[in-house]
Amino acid sequence: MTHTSPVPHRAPDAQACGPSCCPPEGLPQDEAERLSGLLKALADPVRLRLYSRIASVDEVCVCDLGEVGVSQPTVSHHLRKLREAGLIASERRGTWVYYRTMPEALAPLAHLPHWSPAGVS
Amino acid sequence: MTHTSPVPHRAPDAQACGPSCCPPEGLPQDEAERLSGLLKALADPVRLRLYSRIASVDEVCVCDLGEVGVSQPTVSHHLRKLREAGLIASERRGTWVYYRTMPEALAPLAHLPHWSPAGVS
DNA sequence: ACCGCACATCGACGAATGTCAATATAGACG
DNA sequence: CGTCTATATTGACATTCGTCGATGTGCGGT
Repeated sequence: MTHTSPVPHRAPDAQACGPSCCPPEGLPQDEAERLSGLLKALADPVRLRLYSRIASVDEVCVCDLGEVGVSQPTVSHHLRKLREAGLIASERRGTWVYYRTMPEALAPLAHLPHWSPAGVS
Repeated sequence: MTHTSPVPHRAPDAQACGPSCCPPEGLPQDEAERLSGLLKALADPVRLRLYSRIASVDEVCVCDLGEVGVSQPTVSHHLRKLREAGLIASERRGTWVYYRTMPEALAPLAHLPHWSPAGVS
């Protein structure tokens, strides 16, 4: 639509309000929804610390994930969020549960800097 | 600490619960806090669409950002969040306000895949 | 069978977030 | 100055989120 008025009311000396010939396209709704889901899963300090610790080694037992400053149920809650986002996977071995990262899940984030026409400077 | 008990109570045949010699390090608290702030700023479908549209061209007038499905105050609100995160910058020229991206702001995200010892596969 | 430990789920609660209508601010133009 | 237009701010509201204590579940050891 560009502005509200039907006539092109542009300032005389100021440059026009964007070339209405090519309104910016951007992400489609559904893609934005999926990407934001992935970002939401990472957008928490506790989850970032948990994820980075899991990623720092091949496999981590939950019992080695207790030094992030929150209670055990909260750790479990965050691990579930990460798992639901496909960022990590869990496997039970005996009494303990081991977590590992799914690095491919981060792939969509790599596209992000390439939205700019010049890429990241 | 690794587990709760002082003695190394390991399962006989199951492998030990992580090598307590090297507990995973992960991100420090303050770094996790800053990164999560950046991710939170992007972790919304509307903001992703706004950001991608701003990034798709050099400069965008707010008046060309109205087709994301929310009201004008809401657009303004999301633009503010993106600006506060340092992801975009605004400049007023006459009646209109123009937004552009700050691509360097995305740099911290590039480190993310490198947390894994093997990097992204 | 029982108990203990590791981890997950539930229920509740306060805090943060996304949204809009209403209103305010700032510039252009007469 | 007064009015119109573009954008920002405010205030209210519903929803989501992070957190914890209590409780449930699965497994090993005695």
